[in-house]
Amino acid sequence: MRRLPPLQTLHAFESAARHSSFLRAASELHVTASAISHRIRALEKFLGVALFRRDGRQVRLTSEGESYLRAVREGLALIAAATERLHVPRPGGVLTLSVAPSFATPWLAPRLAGFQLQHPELEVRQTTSIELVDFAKSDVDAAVRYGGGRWPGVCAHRLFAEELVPVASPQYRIGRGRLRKPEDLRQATLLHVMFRLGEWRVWLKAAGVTGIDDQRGPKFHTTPLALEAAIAGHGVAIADRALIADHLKSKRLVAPFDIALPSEYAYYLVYPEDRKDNPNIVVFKEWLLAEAARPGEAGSRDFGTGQSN
DNA sequence: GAGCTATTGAGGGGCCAGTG
DNA sequence: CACTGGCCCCTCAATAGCTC
Repeated sequence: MRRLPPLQTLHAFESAARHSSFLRAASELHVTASAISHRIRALEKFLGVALFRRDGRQVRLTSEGESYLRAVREGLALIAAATERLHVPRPGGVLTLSVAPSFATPWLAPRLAGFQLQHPELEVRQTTSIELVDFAKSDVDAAVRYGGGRWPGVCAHRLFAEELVPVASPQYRIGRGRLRKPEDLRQATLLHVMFRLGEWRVWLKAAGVTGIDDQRGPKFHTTPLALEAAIAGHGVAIADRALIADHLKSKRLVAPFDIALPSEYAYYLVYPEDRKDNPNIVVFKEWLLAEAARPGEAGSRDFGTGQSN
């Protein structure tokens, strides 16, 4: 069995030698100078050698101390390097997300349970907001945002681009008939989302439909509210095909026309550049990009380049 | 003499192995 | 499982020695 002194006596010795002061070593190691003195004494007793020469209120290394310091530093550096190699940051704790309502309710919420099953050690807290989050002033770790993908100071990963399609309840009727062609929208109630009021105008223009007041109809604060109104049969909403895939699959909504309007904007996962190695963000990013790229998801049709800015 | 720093001894809290 | 005693290491307070 090798004779090894207690590790903390070596730590105290290295610090006191580096500072040539017990007091500064104590401050560095968050103990009192008395504790440092005790540790050094214990080490000297253990070794049977004086490591410091006490000159009044100054301490200086003896020649034995100098030589021992070199070996101790080498040893501590080896331990530190080995520890660093073994220390793999692991996810855990809380991950706070800020998500656009149009993304949160129809797309993210049904899938998030799968992520929690994979990572029970991580508690995901989700808030919805249509405002751009200020990472510096909030406790939000990451966000899903809709836009052009160029925001300063953040990493942005494109999830999928939008394809806008009109949707309605399968039971929705105009007069006595069903929606069959875009021109039928002249008799339909158009449902709008407040902060995306231009979408109907752009879609109608792309579909070549004229003579419709594209501003008429009820306005809703968020996309999920407009979709709920559509499901309830109150009119025709316009939404991203990927985000309503579950509604289309379950036939709560139908897309009566085969015209999808590609958008220059897309949904992005964004987070501050200085948090790109945060293990919580890393695992969530990997999961989210994989979900967006799954066959049948929007990502399979137009999965982004994963670019970051 | 004041201020700073190291030393010393007392006392206390936490940990752990041994014991009933 | 709870208790006990020993050990370790810390802080605190007093003291000593040095410098300005």
